[in-house]
Amino acid sequence: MARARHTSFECSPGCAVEATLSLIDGKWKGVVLYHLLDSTLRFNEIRKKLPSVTQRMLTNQLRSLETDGLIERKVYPVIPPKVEYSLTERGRSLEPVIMALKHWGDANKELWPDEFGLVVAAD
Amino acid sequence: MARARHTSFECSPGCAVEATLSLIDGKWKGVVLYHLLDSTLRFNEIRKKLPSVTQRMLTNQLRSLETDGLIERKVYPVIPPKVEYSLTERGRSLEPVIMALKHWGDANKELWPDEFGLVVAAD
DNA sequence: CGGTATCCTAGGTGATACTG
DNA sequence: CAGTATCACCTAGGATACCG
Repeated sequence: MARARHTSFECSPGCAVEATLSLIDGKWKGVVLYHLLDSTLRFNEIRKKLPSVTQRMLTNQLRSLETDGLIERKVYPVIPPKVEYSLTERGRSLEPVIMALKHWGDANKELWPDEFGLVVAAD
Repeated sequence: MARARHTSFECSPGCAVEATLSLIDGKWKGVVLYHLLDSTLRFNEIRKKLPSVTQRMLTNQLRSLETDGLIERKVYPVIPPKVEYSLTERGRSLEPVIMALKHWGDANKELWPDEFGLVVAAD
């Protein structure tokens, strides 16, 4: 369908922010992209890096990233199955964004929400 | 409770990405922050910049941003009411992040999801 | 003007079990 | 190993109406 010629945007300029955000929200997309910056990874390799993600959710997020053209999924027809995920060029172009997010996060650890697994000293 | 001494983080490094993301997700937070980069704004001024946000949602997002220490809410006890929103220092420190999101979005308009109000040439 | 209060829905997320 | 399929929940988000 006619997604084709979006000749003009009535969006206020900030809309670009949301557009980008919409691609990397979802509970795990950010981290997945981050880890793929380093190297191509297999399904279970990604999984190991995300302690608490479920199989279903990881599959979901990966499919979504694939649909958005940010990652590529390469299936090797072997047994047992082997599937590799890597960044597309477009995905890699997000590197500055991902790194900006990471740097800010590192610089502001003190105020991370509780969910992010901080270990509180028992004593 | 003891949010106090998060002495260590077991999070894999990518966690910082999610932590930051968690502060600016929510359908309108990104744009709101973006617009506040320019200037302090009143409630309805922000609203005008977000064509389709509902009053309730905008209030929600603003409260959330305030709770996270990213914006400041200043109430003038006058009639009619006047409330101004501005970035805190911490909020402003997100500028590189916001701008990274915006730049990428601008550079990749072609593949914005449909929801972002693109106007397709009828012809 | 700048909000609450209430109600409602879609879909994002999780748990679990099964499969090629 | 890398997924589907189901079920079930819960919160983000929207519509609407009222308030100080």
